[in-house]
Amino acid sequence: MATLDTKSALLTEAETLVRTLGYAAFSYADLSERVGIRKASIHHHFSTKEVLGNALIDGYLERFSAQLEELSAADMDTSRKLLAYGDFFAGSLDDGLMPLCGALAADAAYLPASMQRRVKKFFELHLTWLEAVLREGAARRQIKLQGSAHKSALLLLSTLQGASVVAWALKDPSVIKPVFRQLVETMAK
Amino acid sequence: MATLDTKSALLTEAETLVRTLGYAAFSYADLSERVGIRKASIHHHFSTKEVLGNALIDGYLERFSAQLEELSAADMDTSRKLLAYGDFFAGSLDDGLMPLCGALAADAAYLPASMQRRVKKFFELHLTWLEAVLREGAARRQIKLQGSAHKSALLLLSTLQGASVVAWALKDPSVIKPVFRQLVETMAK
DNA sequence: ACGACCCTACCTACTGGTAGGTAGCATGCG
DNA sequence: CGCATGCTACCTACCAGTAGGTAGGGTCGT
Repeated sequence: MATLDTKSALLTEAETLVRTLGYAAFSYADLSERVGIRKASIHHHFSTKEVLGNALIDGYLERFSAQLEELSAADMDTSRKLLAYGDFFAGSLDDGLMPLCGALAADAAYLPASMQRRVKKFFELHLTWLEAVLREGAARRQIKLQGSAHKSALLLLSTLQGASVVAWALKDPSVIKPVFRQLVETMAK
Repeated sequence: MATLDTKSALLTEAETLVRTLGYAAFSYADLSERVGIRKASIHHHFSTKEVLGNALIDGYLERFSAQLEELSAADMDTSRKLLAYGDFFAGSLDDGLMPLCGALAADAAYLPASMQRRVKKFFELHLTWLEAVLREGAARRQIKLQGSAHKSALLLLSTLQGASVVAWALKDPSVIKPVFRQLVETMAK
């Protein structure tokens, strides 16, 4: 029990650290202080920082894809579905954190290859989900696509991702949702 | 002469380092290796890393605001003006780098306060410029604003910023321009 | 008794930054 | 002219601190 507690505590704290300081800037020392075990003991749970980083993304990816699937199955109007997507994307920012993979993408060149691959996969997952929703919405004539579904998916994801960067820099998280809503409304018929 | 050469070489190399590795992840050692002077000698030109970082943003900001002013004065259709803006924003990404302030915004919490302020100022500069262009375009009836000029400016900047993150993660810089173009076209009457 | 868990103590590599010195060029002065 | 002075630009050598990671031992529940 204690094992799981500590391990998940490590993951939780590591995530907030990465999402505020970035992957390069956070250290095992920071982490040990927050969790309350010695620095060396972290290695018992995560042999290297890279392993920790990968576990972080894997967990994030799993949570996200579960939510996406759930949302996908929901019986909802397309634009409402997109807004809900934006909400739980932006929701993580309410506590004043960057989205994990946005934070990771920034010092991407510094990341080990295994992590870079996962980050890429994360974005691809989002894009394929968005594309499917958009295609379905277009088929049902609930939305009107300007360009291809692929391009529109990119537009939606980019906006959400970028809005979180801008919001973070301006120290004003409230800008995200209205911006995204405006974009979705533009797409709605 | 050699002074200026070395100093500007330091700035140039530091910029590419920040824009690939992030601010936290690059070191004076990396920089000294690239420029070809010893690590300690960098301190002669930039007493601390923070001073270097600030000089970096200041230069970037100066260059950008000059370009913005030039573009502002140009006699152009509004949507063409926006596309040109997008082009020189995306232009810096053709060499496979993140935009400077995007890279900096990511590990913002790690940055010294003086740098955080500059990053914020950078985004504000962009937003006010975009807002002015949008307002003018709306007055001339060259574009049709869905929401407020402020919100639309945020949307444009966010999209550009986010697209560069996504492009960087996917290792495909070609996605940026079409995405931005689609957004601008949506705004065009 | 065994393994999970966490500890102290330690390692090497490297961080940003400092101390002090030197080569070369410019300026000023007798 | 010769020569001291002082500046720029860089050097070597080093600092304390911290990075991620390792070795080995103690404690505790099963």
